[in-house]
Amino acid sequence: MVETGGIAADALRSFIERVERLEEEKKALADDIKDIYAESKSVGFDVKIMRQIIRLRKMNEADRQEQESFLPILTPTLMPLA
Amino acid sequence: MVETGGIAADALRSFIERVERLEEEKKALADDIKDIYAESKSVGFDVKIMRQIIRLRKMNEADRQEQESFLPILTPTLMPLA
Amino acid sequence: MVETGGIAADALRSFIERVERLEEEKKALADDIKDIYAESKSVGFDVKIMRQIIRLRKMNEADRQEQESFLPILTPTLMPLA
Amino acid sequence: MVETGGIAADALRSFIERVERLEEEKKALADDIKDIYAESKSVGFDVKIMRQIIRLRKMNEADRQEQESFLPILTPTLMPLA
DNA sequence: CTGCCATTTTACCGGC
DNA sequence: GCCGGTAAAATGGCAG
Repeated sequence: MVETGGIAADALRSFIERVERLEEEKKALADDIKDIYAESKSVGFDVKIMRQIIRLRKMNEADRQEQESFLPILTPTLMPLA
Repeated sequence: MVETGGIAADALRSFIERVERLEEEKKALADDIKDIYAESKSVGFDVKIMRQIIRLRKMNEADRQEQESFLPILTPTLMPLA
Repeated sequence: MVETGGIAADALRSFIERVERLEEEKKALADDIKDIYAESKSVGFDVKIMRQIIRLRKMNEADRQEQESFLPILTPTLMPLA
Repeated sequence: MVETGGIAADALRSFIERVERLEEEKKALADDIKDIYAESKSVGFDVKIMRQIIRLRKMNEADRQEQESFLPILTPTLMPLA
């Protein structure tokens, strides 16, 4: 049987704790985002549509990056937002 | 017709940009996590098992917190139920 | 061009109808569950707490099954990690 | 303090077990549905699109039922399936 | 009507 | 490069 209390276990523990730490931060950000959506909604915006806009902008962004290899700067910095 | 270039549009734009900013940060963290897994793997750990460990620890953590929080009377008498 | 009214379309139709049938049954069960909660409430039980109990029991069940299934060596030595 | 081992607790236990039983059946159906999608996919259908079709048909169904109060039988029994 | 929770859908990641 | 499975996002539904 391997020595489970040895160097390898320490390294494993370290990796796992680093991951867990980062996942906590990630969750905090996710919560922040939820808060923003909640606030947006409370001010009368339609969250579902906001998500759609963001999705579209992300896609456009991806497109743009792919096209920049070919094209000069034609696309505006910010999509007009409806 | 409402003025679509007015205050509301500005607020919407602001909310959306805040969300997008946070999502970028979130993605950065996700990438960091991926890096850790990659490194772990390169040192011989089984990524799949690492994920399982983390999942288990998260579940245990959640259990504990929820158990402690309340249902202090009902839980012990009812839980076995077998 | 493929023959859209042919074998493939029949198979697709069949799959879809099977899914729809099962979803109807599923919905019926969901309704039954709703009825039970309604009855419970009418007899004085707190539905929210009932749901919590059920959730806890499901989590415990899941934990137990996953714990038993394996990681028999790693878990005890690593889990505390405190 | 209430008698936690008394009649009320029995009733609660009964309700909870009934719910749990039904939820098991519901889960079984959900698994069956997943199986069908898996099989569909293995035969070359696009699951994502199948879901869309089913969603549309459900919406049409809802529409139809709402309109039947006004209209005679004009809508066909089965939407053509693409 | 609002917030919460369950379910469902989508996206991702590692393995083959 | 696909596939299976797991985690995250999103939608829908229910209780208050």
